[in-house]
Amino acid sequence: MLQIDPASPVPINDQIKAGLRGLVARGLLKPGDLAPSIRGLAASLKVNPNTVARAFRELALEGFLESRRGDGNYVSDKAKRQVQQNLGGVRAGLNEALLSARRGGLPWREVEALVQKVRAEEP
Amino acid sequence: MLQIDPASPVPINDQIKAGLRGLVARGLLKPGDLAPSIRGLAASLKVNPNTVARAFRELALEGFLESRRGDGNYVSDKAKRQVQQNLGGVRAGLNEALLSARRGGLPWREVEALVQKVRAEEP
DNA sequence: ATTAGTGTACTATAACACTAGTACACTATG
DNA sequence: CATAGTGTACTAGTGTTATAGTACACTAAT
Repeated sequence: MLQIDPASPVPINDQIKAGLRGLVARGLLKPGDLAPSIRGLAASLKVNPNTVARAFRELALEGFLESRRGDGNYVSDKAKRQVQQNLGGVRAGLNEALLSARRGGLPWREVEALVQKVRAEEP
Repeated sequence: MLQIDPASPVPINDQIKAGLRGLVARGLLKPGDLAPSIRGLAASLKVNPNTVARAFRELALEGFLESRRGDGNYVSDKAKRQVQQNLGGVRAGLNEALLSARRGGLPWREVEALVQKVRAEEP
């Protein structure tokens, strides 16, 4: 349901937060739905439960999740709206990636070609 | 001549290595050329000289640079070839960023718009 | 009431990236 | 030779990230 890259320099808890936001953005998780449990997600991702707990705690502080002790974490009603606002951050991330690719010497033709390829391969 | 993003989770020394490879990829630095000095580059990037020294040392180990103590770091003859192989990694990185942006819910027109914007703002 | 599953909280430890400071060796230049 | 600039090397310390272990509080199901 969710994937991370342990080798990435991006902190795992940040990847988890982005992943959950992405699930909502794609409609796989809706406001009112129960998010995966901390221990269960930690086991499936093979990371420490504290790392997942930290991501969930921060998402709860933002109002994205509603934690019910002994029950689980529920996607809040604001989540959908927050995901829209979060698009700015997503845009910033892609912006940085484009700059990095250019600094790395990837020609614009290759950039354009890659965009088309990814688009074509999408479901 | 070289740019980095101190706020990025990508280690600065990795950014410096990528930047130097990029300069060669773009033809701004050729085999035989003298690379920027460790202290000078550290000053212009506003990072610690040891951080730059580490990047240079690793590039020298890879055979990308040739260090001449008391003189400077020269771009090796193999550098050009190494950069070509490295482009695959750069492409893979951008590919992953595009997928992440899509998972984050960024529409295709926004992706296209961002590509054009970055391209337009480039020196 | 008991049990299993859940979230929460805290400390300690380790690894990594980076900073800071210092010292030394070498080369080019005058 | 003297100087300035260069690369190299080492130690110590800081902050971040993640892990490991433990304990506690609550809820749902039986």
